[in-house]
Amino acid sequence: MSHGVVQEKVTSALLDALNGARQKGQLKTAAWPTLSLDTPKRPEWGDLASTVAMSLAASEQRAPHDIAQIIVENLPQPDQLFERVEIVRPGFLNLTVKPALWQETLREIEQQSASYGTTDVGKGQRALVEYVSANPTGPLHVGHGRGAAVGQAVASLLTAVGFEVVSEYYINDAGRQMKLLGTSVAARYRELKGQPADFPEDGYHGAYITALAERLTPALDVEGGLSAEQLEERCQSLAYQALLSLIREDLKTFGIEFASWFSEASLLSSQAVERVLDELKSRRLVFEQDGAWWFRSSDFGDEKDRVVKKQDGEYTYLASDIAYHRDKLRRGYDLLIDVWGADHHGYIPRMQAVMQAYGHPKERLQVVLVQLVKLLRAGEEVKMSKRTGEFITMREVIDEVGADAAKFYFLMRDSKTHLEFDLELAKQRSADNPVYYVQYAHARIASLWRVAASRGITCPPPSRANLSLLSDPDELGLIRKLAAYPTVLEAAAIGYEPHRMTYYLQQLAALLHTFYNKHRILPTATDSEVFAQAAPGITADEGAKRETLSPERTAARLALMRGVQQVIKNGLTVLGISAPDQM
RNA sequence: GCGCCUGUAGCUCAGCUGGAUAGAGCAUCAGCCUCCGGAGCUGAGGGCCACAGGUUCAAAUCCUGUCAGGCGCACCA
Repeated sequence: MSHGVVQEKVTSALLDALNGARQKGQLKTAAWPTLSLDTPKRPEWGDLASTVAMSLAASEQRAPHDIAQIIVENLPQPDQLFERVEIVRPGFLNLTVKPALWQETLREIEQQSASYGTTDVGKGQRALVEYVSANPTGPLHVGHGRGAAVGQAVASLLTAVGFEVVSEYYINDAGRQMKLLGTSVAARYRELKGQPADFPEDGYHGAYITALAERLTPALDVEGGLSAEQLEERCQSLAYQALLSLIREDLKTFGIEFASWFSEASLLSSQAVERVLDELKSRRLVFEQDGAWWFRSSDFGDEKDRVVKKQDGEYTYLASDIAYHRDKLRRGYDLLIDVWGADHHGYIPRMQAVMQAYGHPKERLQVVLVQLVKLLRAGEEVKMSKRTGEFITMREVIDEVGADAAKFYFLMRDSKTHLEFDLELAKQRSADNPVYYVQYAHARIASLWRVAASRGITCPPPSRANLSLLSDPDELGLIRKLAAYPTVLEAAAIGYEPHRMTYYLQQLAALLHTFYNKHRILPTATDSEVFAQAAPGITADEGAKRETLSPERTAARLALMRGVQQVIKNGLTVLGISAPDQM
């Protein structure tokens, strides 16, 4: 439950230095800016860099360089933490951390294992993440798949940083679309029976409707027949049930389960919508005009007021949504997160208005927008048409490329930007495919344990290995990456940006593969005599592959590998992706 | 017309919320397996960060304007 030993010790040292300087009267700023540590782009600039001195320049009215100097002078016991402390140009504070401190990260990872990286910034606040929420009028398509992957990832990221999270699916099981589903199925049924059927103009044209009608035929063939109304009603409820369970199944095969399914119809049948509108009416936030009822959303920054009850007496979608979000607030959530398709962005101001109407800051509702997925097959766009009902379902994608690959691809890019998803690429088992690249890194390490076991090489836990042997730049580079994990996780969670995780994992995997290729971890079989002599040290140089390994070094490197494996596993797990030991 | 999002290498995209000389993958070219999984690795070329102003010690990042693309602007959901 921390940002890692290195991060913590270094930031607290900086903080001590700042406070110490203030006590001595060397600095006067009342509130320090947040002390974030950057990892510099170039190795000469140290392991970690701080820009505090420069950001304090204004409030201190001094040159950044002088401020940096003061900070450095006030660092408590710098020799214990730092190899080198440098002040560069405008006022960068470049810190080179002692290898011993970096190496502690491996013990930390070992100790915390699956919880390494988690923090408690959420402080146990309750969050409700609502996602997918597709109308139960057809199978989920690719776009829903991305929404599902993002929603699940956001939910589990928030859990990882200390929120208490519930994920929920809102079922639009009321209103016109459901009715239309019923008439569409009924029309197909009549066609199957050779009866006259005029298919509704704006009905659901997909082939799945016909298939559904066929499947439901036994339940619809009633002796004496049904009235048109009865038939449509029956079609609606049967089709609804069938489609909802299809959706649940599809989500399940995608590895996604919701803690809660919330029905729109229940809001209507319990009069919740009515009550909420009456309540708002008494507060003059809903008013009557032109025979309709309007929500005064413009009071809260929306561009205009919105109808909640139409002239014909029907409620609009917004009415249920107000009641629904009111219900979410009632249930005591501190943070509401809605994952929506980007085409609904215009809806955000009015929903934030709802928050404010109930006395909450509009930030209490956070909307994560998910842009369209452009499906490709070997570079060619796969066309989809909503009108003809021809679209690629989420299920088809999962069946073709697998749940892991699909999720990783859905999460690779910032959710608010368009995503190109090439089915052929996602299926490839090569370096071109980032999913396998990352999973392979994990599997590769797993295979080390197998080989070690078969050769009778014992792997002591990191706590008993001599980690000080991990002083090579490649080794320390790997450790630094591992140490950055908690920070990446937190940034991804706080910003609702799972793609930061996929990026991080790719980078970590790249470092691992490079390391693996360049250095040996286990002694070669033919090296066993050399190994038996326990030749001290290594002969590295340009023939890195010829470096000989002492048992201690092997143990240390295995400890490093254990850390890498754990972090990859943790990262993939947060994203809902498996970390296989064999591929 | 108004609003939101996007514009970074030939292509697909990152860029840690204002930091240092701009970063990956693909594609292209040149290399690496007697050995822990080649589903891997190394190297090279490739940039006016759409454009123009502004803010400051510092701008791909913030502000304004322009251009281009996407999406919204219902008493539909």
